[in-house]
Amino acid sequence: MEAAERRATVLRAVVEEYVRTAQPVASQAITDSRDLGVSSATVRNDMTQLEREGFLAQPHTSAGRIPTDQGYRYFVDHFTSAGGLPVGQRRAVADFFATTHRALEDLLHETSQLLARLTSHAAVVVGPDADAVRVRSAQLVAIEPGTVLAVVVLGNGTVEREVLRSTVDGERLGRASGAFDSALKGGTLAPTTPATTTGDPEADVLLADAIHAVTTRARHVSDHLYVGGVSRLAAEQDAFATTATTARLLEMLEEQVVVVSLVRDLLDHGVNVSIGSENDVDELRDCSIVLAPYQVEGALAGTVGILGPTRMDYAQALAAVAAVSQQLGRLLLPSA
Amino acid sequence: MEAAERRATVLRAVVEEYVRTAQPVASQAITDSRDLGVSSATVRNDMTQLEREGFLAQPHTSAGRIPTDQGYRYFVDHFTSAGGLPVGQRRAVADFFATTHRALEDLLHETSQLLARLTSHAAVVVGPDADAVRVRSAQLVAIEPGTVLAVVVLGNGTVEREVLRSTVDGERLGRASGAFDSALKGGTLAPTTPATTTGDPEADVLLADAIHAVTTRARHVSDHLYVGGVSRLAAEQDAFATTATTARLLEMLEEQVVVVSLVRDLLDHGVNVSIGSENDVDELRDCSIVLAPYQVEGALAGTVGILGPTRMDYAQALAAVAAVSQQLGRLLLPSA
DNA sequence: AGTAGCAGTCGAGTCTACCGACTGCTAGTT
DNA sequence: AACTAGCAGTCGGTAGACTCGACTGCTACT
Repeated sequence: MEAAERRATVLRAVVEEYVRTAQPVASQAITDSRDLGVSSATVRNDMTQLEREGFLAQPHTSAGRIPTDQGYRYFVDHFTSAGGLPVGQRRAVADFFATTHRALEDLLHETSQLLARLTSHAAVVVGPDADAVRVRSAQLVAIEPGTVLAVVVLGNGTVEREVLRSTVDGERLGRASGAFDSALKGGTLAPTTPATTTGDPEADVLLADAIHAVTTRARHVSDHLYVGGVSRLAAEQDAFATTATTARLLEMLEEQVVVVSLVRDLLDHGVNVSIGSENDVDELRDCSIVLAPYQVEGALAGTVGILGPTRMDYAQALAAVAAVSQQLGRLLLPSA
Repeated sequence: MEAAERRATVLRAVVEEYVRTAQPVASQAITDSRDLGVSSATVRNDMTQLEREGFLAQPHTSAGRIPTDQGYRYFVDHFTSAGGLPVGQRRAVADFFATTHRALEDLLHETSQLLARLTSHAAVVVGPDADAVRVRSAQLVAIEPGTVLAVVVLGNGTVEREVLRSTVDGERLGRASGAFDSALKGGTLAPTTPATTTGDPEADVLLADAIHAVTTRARHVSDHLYVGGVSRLAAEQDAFATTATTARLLEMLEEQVVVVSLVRDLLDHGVNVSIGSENDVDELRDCSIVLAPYQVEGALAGTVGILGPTRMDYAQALAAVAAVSQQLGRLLLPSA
C-alpha cells in the first residue's frame, strides 16, 4: 500500500473510531483495530502529516487525534458511497410507509419522527416551496349560510382550505368559484393578485378575499418545518458543550424560518452534507446537516434531513435520509 | 404579629427569595430583606418549626432552607390570589390577539409561543376534547374527478376536512352528502358508525369512508398538543439536574398523548396548579404545571398551561395563563 | 521507508487543608 | 413566655500538591 493511500486509511480509521467512542483516537488504537501492516509509530507519523494538512487535530499534546471538519469532509466525500440501510431499519421504513395513512401535515410530522428514531438524531422535514407547486384546481363551496370554504388542490395532491365569511351563494357563488378556479389554475400560489372580476361587486370581494387567504396560507404552510426527535439534542449534550448551546438550537428550530431557508439554500447549491463550520449559521458550528430531497412525479417536492453533532455516523445518516426520502416521495404519488 | 402568622410570612419569604435567587435561603437573608421586627434567631426557630411541619427542607446541615412541594402548595393556596399581569405584559397579550389572524392550528401554536415568552417557561395549548364538540354541519364536495372532500363544521367554528377517493359524483354525491350531514349533524365526532344507507352501494362505501376518516382525524386533532418554548426547558437545566432529565421531558412532550390526558385529568378534578410530586408522571417530579381552561361561548374549549420547574413564579404564571386563556376564548368566538 | 523504545507532556483523579456560610443551642434579657 | 445574642459545630466548595497513565515526538537503528 502506498504511503498516501495509507494516510487516507488512517484518516478513515480515526473518523470511524472517534464516531464510535467519542474519545480522541490514539495511534495504537488504530493498529490494534485495523490490519494496516505497519506499527503504531508509522501511524503516528501519518497522523502528524494529516494534522499538518488540517484533517486532524489534537485536543492537547498528550492525547489522541480527533477529526477536524475538513477531516469529516474528506471522509464523507471518499468513504460513504452507496451504503445501504441495515435490513432491520430498511424494514422499519417500509413498515412505516405501508401502514401510515394520514393527512399530509401529520404524515410529514411523523416522517420526521421516524427519521429521528432511525438515526438517533433530530430530524427535519421541509415541505415544498410554495412557488414551485402548481394549482390543479380551485373552488369555492358554501358550507353554511354566510360561510364559504375555499379549496385548492395542488399538483402534489395536497389540499389546502381556508374558511371565509360571505353571503354570496347559489348561482353567484358558482360564478365566483369559476373565476377563482381560472385565476389560480395552472399557476403557483405565489402571492400575486390576478385582476379578475365577475361583474358582481360582492362576489369580487369574496374572490379577492379567497385568493389572498389561500396564498398567504400557502406561504405559511410551505415555510413550515416539521421537527422530530428534539430530545436527541439534549441527549447529545456532551457534543454541544454547554446547555446554553442546546437551548439556542432548540430556539432556532422553533423559529423554523431560519432552518427552512438554510435547507433550501444548501439544496439549491447541490449540497447534501454540511459539516460544522461549513454552516454559516452560528448555532450550527458544532452540528452537521445531512439532507435528501424527495420528489413527487419527478418534481422536487421537499427535503428530509437530520441534524446532529459533527461526530455522527455519516454513512448511516446518508442511507437513512435516502431511504426515507425515496419512500416518502413514492407514498405521496397518488395524492394523500 | 402572632407567631403562627409570622411563620406563614417566613414561609412566604423563603419561597419568594428562593424563586428569585435559586439559592437556599438563610435566616439572615430574610431579616435583611423583610421587616419582620424579629431577629434572625427567631426566624431560625420558625424555620425549624416549618421544617418539622414539612414545608421547608435543608439540602445539608450548614445550608439555608428551600421550600418543599408542600411548601409551594401552601404558598400557591395562600399568597397568589388575584395577581394581575404587569402592564407591559398585559399589552403584549392584547397586541398579540389583536393582530393575529390565522387558521386555528396556527393560532393555537402561536399562542403557546406567546405564553412561553411571557413566562419564560415551556407552554402548552390543548384543543377541545373531540367528544365535547358538536357537529354543526357536514357535507361531501367533489373537488376533482375521482376526488371528494369531506367537510365538517364544528360547534366552535373549526372546519375539519379530509380528502377521499371516490367516483361517485353529481346527483348521487348530493344524496350521499345529505346522508353524511344527517348522520353527523348535532352529534359529536366520537368514533361511532351510525348505520346509514342511501340505497346506493357505491355511495354507501363513500359515506362509510368519509365518516371513518373524519372521526379518526377529529380524534387525532383533538389530542394534539401545541408546545411552545421548549428551549426554556434546556435553559432551566440547573433545575432539572441532569441533561438526561431534560431529554426525557422533551420526549414526553413529543409523545403528546401523555401530556394531553394529564392536562385533561387535572382539569377534570378542578386542579389549576400541580406541583412536583403531586404529578403522577415520573418525568414531572421536578416540574410544576399551571393551567387555565379557555371557553368559547360558555363551553369548555381547551386549556392553556405552562410547564416549568417547581421553583417558578406562581403568581406571575397564574396571571399569564389567566390572561391568555381569556383572550383566546374571546378571539375564537366569531368562528375562525 | 519503517520501527523500537524512551523521554516528555499534560489531563484527570485523589487527597488535604482551609474558608466561609449556615444552623442549633445555650444562656441571658424583656 | 417570647425573643435575642453569641458561639460552637457542620459541611460544601475551592485551591493546591501529588500521582498515574495515556499519549506523542524524537532519535537511533534496521
